[in-house]
Amino acid sequence: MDILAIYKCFCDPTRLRILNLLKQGPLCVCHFQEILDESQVKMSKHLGYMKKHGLLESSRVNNWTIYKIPAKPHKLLEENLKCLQDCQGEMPVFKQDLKRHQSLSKRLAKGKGDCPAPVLESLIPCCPPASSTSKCC
Amino acid sequence: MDILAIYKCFCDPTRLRILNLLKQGPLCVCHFQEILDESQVKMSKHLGYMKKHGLLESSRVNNWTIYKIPAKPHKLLEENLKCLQDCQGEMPVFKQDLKRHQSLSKRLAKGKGDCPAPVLESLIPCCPPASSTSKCC
DNA sequence: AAGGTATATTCCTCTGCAAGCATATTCCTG
DNA sequence: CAGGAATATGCTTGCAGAGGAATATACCTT
Repeated sequence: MDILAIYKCFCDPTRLRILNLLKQGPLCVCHFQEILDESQVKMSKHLGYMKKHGLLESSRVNNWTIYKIPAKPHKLLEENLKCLQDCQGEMPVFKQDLKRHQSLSKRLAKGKGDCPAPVLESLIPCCPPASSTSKCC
Repeated sequence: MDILAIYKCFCDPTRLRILNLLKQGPLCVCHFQEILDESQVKMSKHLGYMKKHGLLESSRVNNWTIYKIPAKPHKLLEENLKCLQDCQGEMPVFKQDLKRHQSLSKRLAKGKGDCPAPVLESLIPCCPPASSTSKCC
């Protein structure tokens, strides 16, 4: 994997927002679309771009495509993901995205809306179904 | 300072080489030109680009322009400078540049070649003049 | 003042995307 | 099979920026 290619992936606000969200766990295209409030084409292209350069992995469940950060990401990606956390103040939109991510999680956990099982599984520990008595993060 | 602007600075091999060298201490344009074996215009433009975006500082001594990494760099720059160290394997040219940087240092420390005092001072602790008996790094 | 050295700027061309529109593909459901 | 949902791809336009050539600027030396 090319260092420059990795940095190029960091050079777009939409892609940074995607990475910021993926730190929470895998998501599929329609989720990004909803959370970032952007077009389907835009999302698909940016996700494809990052996958092409090795920053993301994808899997297909029915006709959903699930994107996630690889289990063993390149060191450069790993470090910069940490940095993004510290940059929340400089990218106010990050916070908003995380909020919307939580809302979506809750809604899906309650069974309102469709979602591929692997994504749902990763969302539920964060926001358990309404029936559960365990606390939400 | 803008996060995206910082990442854009990392998206060019020449600029990464410049940063890799500046970790050793301040340098002036002609040194980059010699070490990277690139044109004066190219060097000046890349250095100007990074300065414009706040990644570098410059000072003028006679008609030399000395560039350096700010004393308190943006966290993103700081972390990625560390990463560059780990990426030496993926950018073989980094190693070559550091070798040439040492050669240049030695030559200048011996008084062969002109150099603004502040740069020379930062080079000498790394590579003392020939008369000195202390070891070279 | 004249010439040399170090650096910056301007103009030009060329490439790499970002974004939008339309369309294709894949899979599911009735 | 028809239709719908989720996703991907092709085409086009526009802009940022990389690199080169020529030129400008600033400072030093003689």
